[in-house]
Amino acid sequence: MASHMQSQESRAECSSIALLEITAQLIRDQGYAGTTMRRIAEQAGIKAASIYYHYASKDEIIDRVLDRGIVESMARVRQTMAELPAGAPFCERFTAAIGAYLATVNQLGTYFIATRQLLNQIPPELAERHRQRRVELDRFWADLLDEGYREGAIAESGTNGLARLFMLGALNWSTEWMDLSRKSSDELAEVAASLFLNGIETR
Amino acid sequence: MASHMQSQESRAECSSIALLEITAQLIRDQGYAGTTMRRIAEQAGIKAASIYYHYASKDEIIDRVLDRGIVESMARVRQTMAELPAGAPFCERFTAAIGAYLATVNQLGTYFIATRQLLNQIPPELAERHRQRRVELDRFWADLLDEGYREGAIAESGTNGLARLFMLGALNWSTEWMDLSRKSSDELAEVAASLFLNGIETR
DNA sequence: CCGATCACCTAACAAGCGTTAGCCGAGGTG
DNA sequence: CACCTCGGCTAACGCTTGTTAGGTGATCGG
Repeated sequence: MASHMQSQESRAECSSIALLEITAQLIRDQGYAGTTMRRIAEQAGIKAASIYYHYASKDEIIDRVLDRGIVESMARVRQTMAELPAGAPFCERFTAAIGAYLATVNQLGTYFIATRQLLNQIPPELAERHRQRRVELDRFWADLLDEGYREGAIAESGTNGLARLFMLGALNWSTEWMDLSRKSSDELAEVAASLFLNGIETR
Repeated sequence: MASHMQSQESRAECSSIALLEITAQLIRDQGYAGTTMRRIAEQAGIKAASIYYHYASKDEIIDRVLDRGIVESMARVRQTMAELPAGAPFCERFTAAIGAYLATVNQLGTYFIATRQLLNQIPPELAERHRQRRVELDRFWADLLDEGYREGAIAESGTNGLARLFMLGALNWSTEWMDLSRKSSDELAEVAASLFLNGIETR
């Protein structure tokens, strides 16, 4: 996946999906404008013009990256939730969701750290579609918290929406420092869930 | 500060500091590569070449923006802390610090959202200096939390460092959604502090 | 064996980038 | 009045950007 793949086999076989993965890395590390066709190509071991065989434009790649990232992330989180035992308590479901989210955001989901910054740069109608994906994601967490409230596990307050924003922010920002080789996403999820549920104050 | 200032008075009088403020906005919204000299100039109502009267290069502006942002932010947070009554309890100091930090990060401090992304793009030795500023910031919060622990206000755990990362992330990410015209930074600080201190779980 | 298709290539384009050189009018100072 | 500095200006440079046109060799179905 690194470079010079055509030296061994004559077919370079740089798949379209590999290009997405490379692009996702670059977006995360260099931003939208810093993610150039030539840099993507270089990472893939091909030339910039060759990318146009796979994708029609830079914007199409970006679009695919954002879409795939957030869709796949949500899918994995939902799947993790579905695999939990039937009557699992809120605390457990909450922690599992955080773990799955941290994992996807950081390994595969290095993809879709689609910040306002990125949304400001991509074409408007493309941005609009992605903005809606983000609303879906937010709704997932809102629903989860709502279940917790109905179970009586967590306190509801008028500021619940704000608290959710802070919590999601904490998880999203983790891409800035997370190193999965030191702590697994599940270990980190324990810490985050404990922080969000109990706080740091002594009882 | 917007544009066409030379129409009224003959002197355009676009101060160096105004350029920093404009650049800070652009960095936040467009990233490093997206922040072009021509765009900075356009926002300032002057031409790109004129910027070189104030600053030697694009990198010098970026440097100044990052430096000024984080230094001023820390200064304001520390000042806010200093203005608290002498024996203020940890809870109050914690909330005040969060409020000051949220305010500077979002209004003036729109400046220094210097993410790993930005640090990857600016020249290495400039990045190194800024990385150290970030360490200072982290230490401030570590010290604050340590005081709280010694007061017995908060629980210490081996994962305190991780919890701190999550908390700071929550505050930093707020630039993505915060709208100070809806809620003041102090109101938001109440929510964040309550979340961090008590969590959302019912007692 | 032959054409087609695939997956890449080279070369070039216009536009935009940071930056430099040199110019100009307004305002203050001798 | 002459002079100088200030804060801008225009024009251009070499380079990089996204993108297009057209070519090339390997693989494969008939």
